[in-house]
Amino acid sequence: MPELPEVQTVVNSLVKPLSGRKITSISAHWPKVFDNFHPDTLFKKQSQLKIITVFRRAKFIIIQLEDSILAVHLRMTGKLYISEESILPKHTSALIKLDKKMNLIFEDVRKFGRIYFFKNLDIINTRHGIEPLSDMFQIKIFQKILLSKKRNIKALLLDQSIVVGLGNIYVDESLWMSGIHPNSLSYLIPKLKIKRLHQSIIIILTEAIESKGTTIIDFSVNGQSGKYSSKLSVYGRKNDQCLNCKSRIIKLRICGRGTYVCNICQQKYLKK
DNA sequence: AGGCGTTCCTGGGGGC
DNA sequence: TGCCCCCAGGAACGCC
Repeated sequence: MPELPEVQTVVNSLVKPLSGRKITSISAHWPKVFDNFHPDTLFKKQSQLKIITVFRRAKFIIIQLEDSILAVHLRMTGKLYISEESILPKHTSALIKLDKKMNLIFEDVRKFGRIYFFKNLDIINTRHGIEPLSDMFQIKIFQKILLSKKRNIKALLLDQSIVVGLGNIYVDESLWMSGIHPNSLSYLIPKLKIKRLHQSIIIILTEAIESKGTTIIDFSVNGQSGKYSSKLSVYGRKNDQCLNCKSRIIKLRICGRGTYVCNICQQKYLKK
């Protein structure tokens, strides 16, 4: 499932080939793929749309046009890539045609992915929190947030309005690395552990981007699988030995998600 | 405020 | 082999 490192990997693969290109048409192959607009409306005043650049905000791939943006969210199984093939894949959700006969294909088996059209980032920014790999992600701010909320720590980390980019895999990895049980309450976690969690999030996301993401389930760029899956410490390792203490990794259900935990290494902070 | 269930989807795996 | 059922989950939404 694409999280921050996977989305960043897609962006990195698209920024050079797409910058300066022109979109000549946009069509839906799955009717619901365009969430808040109809593509025909974009071509009423102009026959083509110039792409300025591509970047990431939260888990969105932002295609910057001259005075607007296309925001692509991959959700669970979305893939966005350039193709010169004339035959479209079975699960194509949208086809974005470019000049020089190139296609930008949005392929999505489970059809959760969406494309949005906005004038700017305002709407996305109001609903989304801090970028964990930016200067805004400061230990003091993170501590203040965790201590001010009486929330399950896994739920809090998955909440995109607080810190963006983390999903089920990297939340489990970050909590394991910092020795915090995912069923802990945020305001009861000691400051030292919050500091470790802050560091773990940065380290894990950075290393995952360097490995071009995790290939659990469906993620790949240009058919190339991410390499982070071999570096996962707890996620998907039910009954395997904990890399730290050799006890068995267990699988729980927390926040409605499959959650992997080492009960020995990860301390639970709950009110007795 | 925050937890929880529901919805959207399809492919894959387990059970028989 | 084949069929049925359940599970995977990001995010929005409604309810308590």
